Amino acid sequence: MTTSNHNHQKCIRTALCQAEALCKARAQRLTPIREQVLRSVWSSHKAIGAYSIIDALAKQSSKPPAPPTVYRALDFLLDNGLIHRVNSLNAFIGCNAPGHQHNSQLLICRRCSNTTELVSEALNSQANKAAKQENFVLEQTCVELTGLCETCSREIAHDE
Amino acid sequence: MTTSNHNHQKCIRTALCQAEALCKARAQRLTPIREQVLRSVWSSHKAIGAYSIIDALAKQSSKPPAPPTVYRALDFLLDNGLIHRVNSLNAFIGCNAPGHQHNSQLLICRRCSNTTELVSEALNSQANKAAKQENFVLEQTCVELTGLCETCSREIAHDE
DNA sequence: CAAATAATGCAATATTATAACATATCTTCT
DNA sequence: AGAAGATATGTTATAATATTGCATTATTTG
Ligand SMILES: [Zn+2]
Ligand SMILES: [Zn+2]
Ligand SMILES: [Zn+2]
Ligand SMILES: [Zn+2]
Repeated sequence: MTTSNHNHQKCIRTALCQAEALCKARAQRLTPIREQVLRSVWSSHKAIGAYSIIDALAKQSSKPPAPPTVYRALDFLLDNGLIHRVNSLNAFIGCNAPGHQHNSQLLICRRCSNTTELVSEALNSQANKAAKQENFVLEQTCVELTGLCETCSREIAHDE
Repeated sequence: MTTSNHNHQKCIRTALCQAEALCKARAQRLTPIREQVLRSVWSSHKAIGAYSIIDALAKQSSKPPAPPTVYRALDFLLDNGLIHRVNSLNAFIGCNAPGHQHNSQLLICRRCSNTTELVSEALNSQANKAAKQENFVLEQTCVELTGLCETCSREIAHDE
């Protein structure tokens, strides 16, 4: 899942295709700015902050977009389930399975910052169960697991 | 768990006693500022932001503490497991069971803001399992469940 | 007591996010 | 096509959250 050991262009193409298809199906407009922001988010598998997106877009045009421009695009992408917000980092990551509405379950490597999306139905159902036991009406679950990805844990072990 | 239907003074006393005992046992210093910040965090069962803590402390002394003062106290309390950070709100909440080192599992009511700490071993073990399947070395888990608490869901149902 | 360590005070600044209002673009309907 | 309404973007300013760096004070240790 590092950006180096796989064809990341393919990740980007897939994400954009899916986004286009989903927006079309829902009569939502994937405008140029929204697409550029989505592209920035998908520029790697690391979560990216809003202001890093601004910096990235600045390099592609004469003037950097103002914060509201980017935040509005991010809101659109969040609303349409195309990206997730990584709360523990105040940052954003592309969604692996847009369309299938789901809650975000993320593995975040503290060393290389790569962020992987999990889809654990068991984890999800335990969250539901726990909420139910407290008579809590669950609307949104956020699971963020931080630690070391496989690659990094091996590299650290090797260094010592 | 609303602040109204229970003796919250008792919650505060308990939290402070536990904090004092834990710090003593670990040879950590629960200084006046740290204690005041802990008290502010425990002023209710709602998560509180750092700047609200500053405001609260301002009322108790002539000058409001500077941000670093409060953030350092918060860091100390976090390090010692006396409070949790609520990532989805950029805010802080007192820990119900300090001492028992554990990850934070929170139920956050979007209406009344009350935040309850869960201790679901099943949820925890599913998180561990999911991480293990990806060969991820899990260090920290953050589970934040947002929705409506029992009280609020009843009140909303009643209003309609 | 002196030295070392830990905690706090303080000023400036960095980072993340939103409010308010003007303008432009797209859609829909006639 | 043209007008009306809805949606999206531009722009400026500002709010809210968090950290850096350095001086000072308090506490612990030897
Ligand atoms: Zn990729
Ligand atoms: Zn890694
Ligand atoms: Zn209470
Ligand atoms: Zn509530």
